[in-house]
Amino acid sequence: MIHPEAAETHEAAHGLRAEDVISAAGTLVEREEGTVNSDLPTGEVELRVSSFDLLADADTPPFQIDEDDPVSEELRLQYRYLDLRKRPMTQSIVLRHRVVSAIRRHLEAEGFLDIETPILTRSTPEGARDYLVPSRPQPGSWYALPQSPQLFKQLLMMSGFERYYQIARCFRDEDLRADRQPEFTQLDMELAFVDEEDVLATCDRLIGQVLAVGGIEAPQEIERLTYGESMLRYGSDRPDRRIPIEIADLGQVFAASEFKVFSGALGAGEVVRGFATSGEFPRSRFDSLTERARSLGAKGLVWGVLEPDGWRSPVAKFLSEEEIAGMMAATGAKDGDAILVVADDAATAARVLGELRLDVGEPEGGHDLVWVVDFPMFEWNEEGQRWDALHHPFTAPSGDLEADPGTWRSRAYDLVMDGTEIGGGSIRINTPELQSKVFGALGMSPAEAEERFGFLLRALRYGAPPHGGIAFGLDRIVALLAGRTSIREVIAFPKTASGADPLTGAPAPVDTRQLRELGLRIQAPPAG
RNA sequence: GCGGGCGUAGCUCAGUUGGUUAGAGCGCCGGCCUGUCACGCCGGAGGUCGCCGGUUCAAGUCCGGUCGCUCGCGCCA
Repeated sequence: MIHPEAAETHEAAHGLRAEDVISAAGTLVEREEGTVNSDLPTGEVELRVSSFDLLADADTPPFQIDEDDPVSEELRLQYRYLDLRKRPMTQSIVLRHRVVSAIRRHLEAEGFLDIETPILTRSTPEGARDYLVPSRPQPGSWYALPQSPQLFKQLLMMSGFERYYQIARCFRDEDLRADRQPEFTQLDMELAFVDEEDVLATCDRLIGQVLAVGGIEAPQEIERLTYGESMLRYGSDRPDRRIPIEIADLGQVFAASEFKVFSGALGAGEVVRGFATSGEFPRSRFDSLTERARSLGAKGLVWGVLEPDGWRSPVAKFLSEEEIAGMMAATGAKDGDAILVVADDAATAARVLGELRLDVGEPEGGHDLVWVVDFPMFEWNEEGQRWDALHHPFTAPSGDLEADPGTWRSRAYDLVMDGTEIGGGSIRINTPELQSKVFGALGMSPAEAEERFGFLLRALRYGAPPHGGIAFGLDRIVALLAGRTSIREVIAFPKTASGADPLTGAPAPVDTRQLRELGLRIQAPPAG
């Protein structure tokens, strides 16, 4: 507040514009009656300015900073330093700091050491596409940016650092999404001489502290669900259990059904599963759900509604009273509910019903945390005609390792919050024999394994403690706590969906001189 | 790589079955007002309708292509 009596100062203040930077001197006084504004944090007082200096004047900003009008994201990113001045962004970044700070405090109190690992490392061509960095002294050779510190943290366990953590930047050159950036941050942890129980208990304590920062109370012990049960009941390995719909297996109900679509599928070793849901279900909605089911790979979708005068469904005449009653009992359907049923192979039925469940259901309040455990070790890669590791090839398998690799289980665990995977880890392999066996199961020859991972196999030969750990997606956790759907909202300087940074203009071409030093030449991209 | 949505003033948007001079709110500039804190009043400037091409007497509007942003699929051990 500048009093008009301070004529000169008052006059000069007319030249001030939005976002100018000033220093002001004056007297802080209580506001006069009638001018108090309790909506403002400083609404009780005002600064009676006697003089001020203009420290830096500001151009008119490209968008208004004190308004909550939406602004296109590209413009926000181009002027990110202005965007970050806006209250919601400032709050996101502060929240992120508080989460990181809570993590460090908690883990250090539990004896974890923060140890850095290389950013310039070796490409391990499994998994995601690597970002590559050319070597100048060795033209033709390349570093890769780490997809995660996985192997280094395991080596640290072998070095005797029994509890490691790092807030680690990771890089994956894959197409982006709202929850995926080319570089992202993991809370990376690893512990020696532990089993699943130790790691999960450690994480339960940590997560309690982390969520508390966002005012969310986590259970002392987070519930666990096996992969198999999760796929059956929720049709997903990252279930959002806030949606009050569960998929039921209807194999018993239709084992001897007249309806050939069901009995035929069951006879062929497939499954019949479905769920009940309430809501408005005009015919057109079933048509679009059927279309959706087909686009997800289902052969079809059987539906029906339990109306007061009976069972309304295109297949009504094929189903017996007992079957309808059995279906109601299994799915928990009430009068007026719709039931959706898929008959297909187990994987397709799970996937389709899982998606439909998300389409049809509404999450109910609060938050949901669950550990998904007991994953299969491998999944069949149809294209490559081989087994791929579901988690990663350093995960310890369990089950009968003499049997078909398709039957192996893995000692892996994922933490799922509100239908988003926020962390995943495993107990690792700690002997070279088992590690070689897993590489073999993945179709890697001993020579190939030696070429790619020789350094790991060698390290394992010098006595590696049993160890295991986990990595949490820090960006995703902070986004959840901030109530944002995109992790870009909790990263100070994120990139667009094409991996560009409109602020700096990265990525950008470089001087031919730079390329020459690296022994590189740009080839015209293939035409077309 | 594929599919959906979007692209018009500095910002956020409207723009009819193709039709004359492309509008609004906010911001900006000038003036007035001066107990305001989303001040108020008066006036004004400001447009490559993303870009290229086509159809048409006529294109912001229709068609083809392309670029960018965004959401999703594939991909992401």
